[in-house]
Amino acid sequence: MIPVQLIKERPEYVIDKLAIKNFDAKHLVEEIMRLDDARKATQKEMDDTLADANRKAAEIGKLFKEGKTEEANALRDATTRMKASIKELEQTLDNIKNDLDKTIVLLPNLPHRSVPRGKSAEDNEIVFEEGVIPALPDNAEPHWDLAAKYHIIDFELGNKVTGAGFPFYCGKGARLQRALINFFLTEAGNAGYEEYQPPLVVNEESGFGTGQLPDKDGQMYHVGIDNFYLIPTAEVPITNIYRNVILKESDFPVKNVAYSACFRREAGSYGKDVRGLNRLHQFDKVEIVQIAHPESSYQVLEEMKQHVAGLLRKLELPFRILRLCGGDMSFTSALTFDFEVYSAAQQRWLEVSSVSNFEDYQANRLKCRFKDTEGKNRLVHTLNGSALALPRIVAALLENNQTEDGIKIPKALQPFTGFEMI
RNA sequence: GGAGAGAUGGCAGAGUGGUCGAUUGCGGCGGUCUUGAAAACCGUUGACUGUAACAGGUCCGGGGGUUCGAAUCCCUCUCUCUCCGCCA
Repeated sequence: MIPVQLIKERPEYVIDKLAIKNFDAKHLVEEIMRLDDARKATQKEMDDTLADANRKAAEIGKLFKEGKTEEANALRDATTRMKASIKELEQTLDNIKNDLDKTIVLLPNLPHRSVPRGKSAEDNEIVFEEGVIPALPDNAEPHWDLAAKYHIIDFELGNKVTGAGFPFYCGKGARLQRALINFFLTEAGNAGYEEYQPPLVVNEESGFGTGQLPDKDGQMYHVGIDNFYLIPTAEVPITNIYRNVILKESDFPVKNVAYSACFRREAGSYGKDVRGLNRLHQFDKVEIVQIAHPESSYQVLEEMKQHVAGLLRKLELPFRILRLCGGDMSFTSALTFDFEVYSAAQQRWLEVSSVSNFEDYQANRLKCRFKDTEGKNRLVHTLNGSALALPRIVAALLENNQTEDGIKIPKALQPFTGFEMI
């Protein structure tokens, strides 16, 4: 959430910035300012009343000790009457705070100044492109056919045992998964990331912490009996490590990496775009997360971008980087770069990574702060990115590297797979 | 899953209704001594919020209640430990 302070100090700026995301914030901003004024006034009144009551209670204690029972009793009657109004003020304050919270989360994050205006994915800006798109023979096959031909991914078996979007990986397919995970984790470790293996289910509080709840409730699998949610990404448990935490400046940079299975209901997306590995309910992903000092978060974003580019380079996949436009960015992001690899048989670009700086938007919700050199608590900046998500990487590897003799494994991956061809 | 015990400041550990936001020890910080360090000694040291600064407010696992007044009494939830059961 956007800090209230910023909204109150620069309401016009907030409204202008959100217009880039095609969001009309005028009424919400006015409402937030009104609610915060009311909050402050009520808080002040309650604090003053409490101060008075505290003083009187101490006085009563003293009078009883001195044996002045009559005076004490009189004062006690007076304070008894204060209780009702304190209770009422408390209730009012709670209501105002709730309204304020509910309203402020409706505002998306402000976009960074480099974010282009735009309505949809077509307006995204291609900022980088690298690699050669392989020329495949006419009889080149899409990955779902290759998967069946070499029996490395079994979608039908998944349908039988669980349902659509939960494939089995078999034989060399399974080993390829394990190799990719290991490769990505090893690369991240070499780049200074601390490895975590997080829980795959989280509680409600963590869901709120990273913003999946309440809006995306329907997109997560829910374990009703214990009120747990299956994580849609390792970002959720890893970022929630820092919920209600005050870091020291010397803790920066916090660099974490985690592999996890990810679970997404993907309600409402069907059709040819979701065929094969293009969209699954369960998939594997290695996620990098950084907690950064506000002054250096954009350097960190660049560093993360380079890390992801390095991975794709080593996998010898043609890729491009897009700067998302205001209309295509997520609600919580300030600046997002998408990575797409070219899947030669499908003849389309597939999104394999999304690297974002959330600035203090997530931190404000998480209450993750650091003590600066003057001893003041300030919000940290949070960043994360996929490094990388497996299914579409596998799709591109299968399609781009298909030959008459089988599928070639890129050199960098061979030490992890233990084989050169499928 | 059953029975019992517990949760207090960075850590350890007192505190069972009225100057308790909390004794004390360790740790941290500052100082004396020392060429320097250690030891010893002296001083200092919880967090959040709030204010221009003071003041004020909140916090003894979370939530609720009793009371003029709660770390302390009651209810409830969560977690930890011990014993039993089950078990990768």
